[in-house]
Parts: sequence; C-alpha cells; structure tokens
Amino acid sequence: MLSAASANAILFQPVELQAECNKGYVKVRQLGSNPTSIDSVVVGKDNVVKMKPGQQLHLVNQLYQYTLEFKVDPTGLHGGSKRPREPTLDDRDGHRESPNLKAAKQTDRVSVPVNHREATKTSEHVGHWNQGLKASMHDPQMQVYKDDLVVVIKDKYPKARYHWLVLPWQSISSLKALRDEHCGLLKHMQRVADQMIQKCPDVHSTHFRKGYHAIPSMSHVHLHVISQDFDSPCLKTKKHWNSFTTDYFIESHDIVQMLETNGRVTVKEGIIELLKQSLSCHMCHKELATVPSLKEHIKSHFPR
DNA sequence: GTTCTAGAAC
DNA sequence: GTTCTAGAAC
Repeated sequence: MLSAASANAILFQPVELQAECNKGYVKVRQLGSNPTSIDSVVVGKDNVVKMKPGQQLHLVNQLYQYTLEFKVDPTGLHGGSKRPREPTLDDRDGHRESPNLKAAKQTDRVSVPVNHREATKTSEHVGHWNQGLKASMHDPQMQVYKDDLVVVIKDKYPKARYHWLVLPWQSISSLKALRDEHCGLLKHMQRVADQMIQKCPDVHSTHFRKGYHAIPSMSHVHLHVISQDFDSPCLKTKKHWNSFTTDYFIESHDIVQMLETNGRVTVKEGIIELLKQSLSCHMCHKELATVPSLKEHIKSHFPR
C-alpha cells in the first residue's frame, strides 16, 4: 500500500502552478519562450523543491497523495524581485497538459486524489502526450460548442482550413471500447458535426468529411470534421495525408453501421500500412512524389 | 500527436 | 549544395 507523500514548494512570489510527481521526482517545467525545456529535480529528504517564480510543478501521474504548501522565501535571496510570468501566446493557444491549480496563495494547500489502478499503465498517465485531448476538451478556451453529451474543439494542428474534433464527455478510450449502446451518442456526435459544418461561412463552397482514424494516436474517442481542401501548414507528412485520404479514415456513418450490425467496431488487419502508401491526390488521383509537391498540386483544386 | 535531425534523395 | 523523409524522443 502506498503511503501519502508530500512536497513543499518554496515560492518567492505567488505563481500559477501545476503540480506533478513521479516516484519521488518532481519535474519542474519552465513554460514560455522555450516550453520544451525541462528541469528534473530530485525531491530532497525534506520533500522541499525550490521553485523560481514562473516555474510550474506538474503532476506526472496520480500514484501518490500530495499536499502542496506554498511559502514565501524568508531570506529574500532567491529572486524575489522577479515578477511572476505573464500568460504567453502558448498559454492562450490553450493546450496545457493538465488542469491548472490557479494562482496559489502563500497558505494554499492542494490535495490531489489518488487513483492507483488508472496510473499503472504508462501510456495512460495523465500528462502523457496521448492524453492531450482530455485536457483540451475541458479547457473553455478550446471549446467551440458543448452540450450535455459532447464538446467540440478546434484541432490544435488543423490539417485543413476547417478541422474540428467532436468528443463525448463520457470517457471512451478508443473505437475498440465502443458497443451498440453507444450508437445514440455517436449519432448525436454526427448531428453536432453537421451543425458545425452548417455554421461554417464557407459551407456552400466547401466539402467536409466526418470520420474516425482507424488507429488514432490520441486517447479518447474523437470524431474528425475536416474540410477537404487540406490547405494547412500543419499538414506535413505522408502519414498526415494518408490518415485523412485513405480507408484509414473511417466514415462516421460506417462506424455507426458497424456498431448496429456487429455491436462493436473492428478494423482491418494491416490497416496501418495505408499510412505508408504512395501519395495520391484525393481529387484526381494524380500521384505525387513528395508531400510539398502534393500540397502544391492540390492548390489547383482549391483556389482561394 | 509534434519536434528534431541524420541521412537519403535529389 | 538543398530538400525531404523517417525514426527516435517526448
């Protein structure tokens, strides 16, 4: 049985924090101009981690119970004159990996619930890249529509002029987890997708498709709603292209139909190989040797 | 999922 | 020389 561990973070200014711990280590991630730089800090015997203003303490998983205590450095020798960081462009973009514990004050304590079972598989850790949609869907800045059953967000890296994701609030990890009782939910997601399309200012000149990736990278079932211009700087690789233009992209209607007839969704063996197939224009089937040449070619089908 | 980059392709 | 891809790392 795991005992509760605690970490005291000494802060010199009240700062915005996210708290994270992984088997006695605390990762301190400095966001801002270089959001990928990470300092890994061993928690000392006294469980104290000194943090500079603006640094964020992330919870890597939920293996341990925490209490975080935020204190002011009494010596004033550790950068106390520095200002806490202001929100950056990256922040406004909205894709944080875990919920924020906002503006902790000196005496604030934050308890993080423990869920041992869900934290056992590495790929299911909160904060792992493949869990990003869970954070995004709950971020009000990302939501472009929501109701009791679903939320719609813009894809963070859109592969076309319009690219939304429709996600159910209900936690369904992948297509494999779908059962016939989910048919109603999936049909609702389809209707919401259609509403998004109808609200689009270019609806009359733009073709959309609604569907699921056969083997998505990101956890949590999500319906892609994507315009067929594929005019986006984020579309960069063969994998991107083939994931939206081959049978790797499964029409929403087909998923619902599979569920209604078989009670579950099955994906053809070897479907992942489709991602490696040669590049072919989805409009005229012309074969192109490289992604840049393909992107140049499809411009002719979708003049601005 | 993205980013980074070595080395293949040109 | 530059462009582009594919695989590792995250």
